[in-house]
Amino acid sequence: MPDSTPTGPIPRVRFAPSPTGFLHVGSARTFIFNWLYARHNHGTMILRIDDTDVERNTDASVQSIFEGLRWLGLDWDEEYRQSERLALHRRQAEAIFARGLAYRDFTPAHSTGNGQQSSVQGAWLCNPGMRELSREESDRRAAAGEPFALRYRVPRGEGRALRFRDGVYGEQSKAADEVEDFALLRSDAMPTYHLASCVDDADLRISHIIRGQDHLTNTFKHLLIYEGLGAEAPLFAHLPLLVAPDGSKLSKRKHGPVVSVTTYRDAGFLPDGFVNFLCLLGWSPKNDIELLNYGKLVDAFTLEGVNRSNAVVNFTEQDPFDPKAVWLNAEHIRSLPVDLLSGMIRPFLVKAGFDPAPEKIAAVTPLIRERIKLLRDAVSAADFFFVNQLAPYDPVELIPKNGDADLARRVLETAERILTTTAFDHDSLNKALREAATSLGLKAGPMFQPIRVAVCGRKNAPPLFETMVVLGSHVCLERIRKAIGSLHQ
RNA sequence: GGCGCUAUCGUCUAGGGGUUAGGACGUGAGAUUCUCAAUCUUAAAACCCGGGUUCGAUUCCCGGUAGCGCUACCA
Repeated sequence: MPDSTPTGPIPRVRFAPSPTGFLHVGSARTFIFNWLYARHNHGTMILRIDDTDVERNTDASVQSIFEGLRWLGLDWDEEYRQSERLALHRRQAEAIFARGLAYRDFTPAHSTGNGQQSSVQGAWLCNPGMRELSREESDRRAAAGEPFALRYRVPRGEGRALRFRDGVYGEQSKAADEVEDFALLRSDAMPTYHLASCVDDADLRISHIIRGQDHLTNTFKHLLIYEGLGAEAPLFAHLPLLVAPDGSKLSKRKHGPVVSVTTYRDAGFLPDGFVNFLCLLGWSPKNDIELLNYGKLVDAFTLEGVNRSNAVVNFTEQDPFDPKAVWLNAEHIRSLPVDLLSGMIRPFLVKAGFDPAPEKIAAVTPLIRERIKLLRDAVSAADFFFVNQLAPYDPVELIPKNGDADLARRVLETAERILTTTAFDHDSLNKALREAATSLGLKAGPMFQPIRVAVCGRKNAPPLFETMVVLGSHVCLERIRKAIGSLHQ
């Protein structure tokens, strides 16, 4: 429910990924929280591709981000490319420089860190000499074509404290003396992340910046940039990070495909299940309700529900998916109408090499819906419905516990006889086969196992009668006769 | 090293000056069923350590420890 008493203008939030790889689960969660915040408060969701790092950006990555977001089914209202806004970034850097809040640093790139430097107990603050360069000398060297980076002149020696109130972490403050003179412009005149991000956020009138906690300490620099811009700072809310079971930050390089959104999609997660899972990592509706669809998430989402400690995504070498994610997905699968679910299962069957008619899938879906946790499980749960030839199985499987081959053969021969004369519907099959069990002196278990294995090629399968009805009498009889044959060998 | 943030079952979390510290996943046991699954019942499982404040701290404060983040002309 939207807040009944909005305290300010309509919120404008943004998701600003840098396209350096596939869409990461952590990024996806950041998008989702922004989206939820926007939708809950009837605000505006903005997608901004932060592609200023030309070295590392790829078009494939941009495509991956769009593809991932499209799969999640989340929309946005405005879209921007940071690379198209370079002129603005440079103009604003100039403005900050003109106000005396930045200076040119002619130190060659990558040379900080060695040699003498100005520091407070080991922390680098600025390159010696550069901050104090006179305007005349600075202009002269720049005019002579000497390359320089533009650095923010962080207020120093004034005992100034930088403060803001984080929407999640509360009051934050840091001494300006502890903040280094960070770069605004690189020596190739390209804006840094800090500059570009703040200039754009100010220009796009972003009201709330909801982003990963790894930016919490960067925020102090950003406050300074807003100040240099003469712009009012937005409200910040930082999100706890998603980490691996060993506590390390989820990374593409270290953890590979398990952190890619497409891995979840390809395994057969429903967008709803995946989103539900991600939301429960670092956020809670605080009412013990965990199964939430998009609508409920939008209603329930508030920044107050966001927690402050990192959340572990519980994956292993053997199993890339957090058991809770899998469980939630199974729950979402079960709550899906059959026609929708069967439409979603189809691509997985096709990919496995089957060519199933939609009606057939629709008939099979109710039989496997409670037996699959991921959509891809449909292949192994229902393959025998779609093959012409059952995969070879051990005839021993046909023999029920405490029985022998002779018993299995008698059961199957009885079944064969009955099936040729019985109407092929659930109730008729149920009645006839149970009567046959009684006359053979058997309980249901030993009676049905040989038939199930003959018809499905395995011991574990959906309920027998429904399965046989979907398979049809012809296929069932053929498979039973084949099973009888295998028992004679 | 400096600065910042964090700390409740294996994991995700609720809670909060006095509670049998709640829920969920997963795990064990049982029930039910034609198998499996689903479902139901049930069990084991946690307040990082130390000091303070207090009649009483898991909760508030301080210190320690640990983890994470930032400390780049990466984002």
